Amino acid sequence: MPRPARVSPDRILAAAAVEFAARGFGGARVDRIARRARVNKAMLYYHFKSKQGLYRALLRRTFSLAAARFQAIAASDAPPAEKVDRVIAGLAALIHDQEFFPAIMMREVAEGGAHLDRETLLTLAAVPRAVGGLVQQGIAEGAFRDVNPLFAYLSMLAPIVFYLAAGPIRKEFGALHLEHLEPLPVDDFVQHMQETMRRALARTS
Amino acid sequence: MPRPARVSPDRILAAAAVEFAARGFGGARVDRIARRARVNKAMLYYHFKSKQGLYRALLRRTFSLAAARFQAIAASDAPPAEKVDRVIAGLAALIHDQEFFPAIMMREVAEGGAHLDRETLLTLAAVPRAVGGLVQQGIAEGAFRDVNPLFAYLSMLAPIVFYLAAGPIRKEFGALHLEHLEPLPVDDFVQHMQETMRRALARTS
DNA sequence: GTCTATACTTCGATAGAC
DNA sequence: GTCTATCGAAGTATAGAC
Repeated sequence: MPRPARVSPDRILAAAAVEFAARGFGGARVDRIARRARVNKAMLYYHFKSKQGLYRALLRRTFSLAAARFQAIAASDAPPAEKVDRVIAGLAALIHDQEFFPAIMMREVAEGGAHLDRETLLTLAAVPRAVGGLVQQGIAEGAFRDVNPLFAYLSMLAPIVFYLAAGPIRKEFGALHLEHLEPLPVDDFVQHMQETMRRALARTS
Repeated sequence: MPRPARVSPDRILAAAAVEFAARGFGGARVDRIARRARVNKAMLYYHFKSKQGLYRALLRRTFSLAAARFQAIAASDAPPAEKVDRVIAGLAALIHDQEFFPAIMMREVAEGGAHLDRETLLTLAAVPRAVGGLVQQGIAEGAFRDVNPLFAYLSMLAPIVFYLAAGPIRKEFGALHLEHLEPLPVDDFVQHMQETMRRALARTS
């Protein structure tokens, strides 16, 4: 039983992540994805059956991995405030396994779910659900003040996603000497957002 | 002197905003823009000289209008905390004149400044500069605690942009009965973010 | 499962008359 | 400034041999 060796689909998905993140659905080129994955185009169409099929498969994998992380945090028995800390740090850490998650998420929000089917939409929705649920529970336990859980979700995740996705354009700005662009380390921003959310959710006004 | 009547370029830009916001640079079709603007393609290429030229012109107009708003707020003599309130409300209000600002901004961040020249990049950079400067001043005056101004910029703008750009996909979720998707009014979210930033920037920990 | 070759379509851009 | 017609390039997808 040497190995089933399904290396192709994974390599294709990895290449697709790079391409779709950088250029969006409409700007992505199937040829480029195939070349980067070192398979020929026919192989790509054999595994996924269209550009759209590949896109959906990529989004399902990307968002289900992210949702799994948040669900695990939500299911843990840490106190609510610590769960929020972990969600913020976990999102930033996601970039290690899923380098292109932020850009893909930004694009898909702007895309408005075009190109997606019901199943894929359901996968995407698992992310706000996990985080919103966690906040809701914190409110029910009296650990947080009474805020809309979806609002809290947006205020903690959007800045991190934005920050991570903005890496390339920040580099462009830097090349133009536009910002006093100190390295702006990720960890500092994570801490900033953790402190921000701690304050935002604190019961004692 | 009846009128200079430069109706075409404006109509083209308006149509381009719809198309680029919905599909991104690579997914946008020049024919669709021309049709929507009710001009023929040759006219479009006469005014702007390529798809890229049109895209740049659109971004310059879009971001310079946004930056102007924030610069006006920064230059006013309101106390720093109120300026932050106004920036948040102003961003949400932007959508009235610039319906597609959020989606375009999200896409361009993900795009990493590809397709842009130096001048256009400079225009985009005016937005973080205006807001960052306003926060910096608040810190200098002792009204805010000592935070990185760029971090503060991200934490106040990203959630609003995300929220506004997510309108279409939220609608998709709603169609699947995924969220207990109450209307989620914009004004409530604006107030939420104002309160969040008030807490995030308060000196007295 | 993997490859080469190619069919078919659409796109960005322009020529040239008015 | 405005239009019609069209070119050449590039794109997605597939047929069919191995």
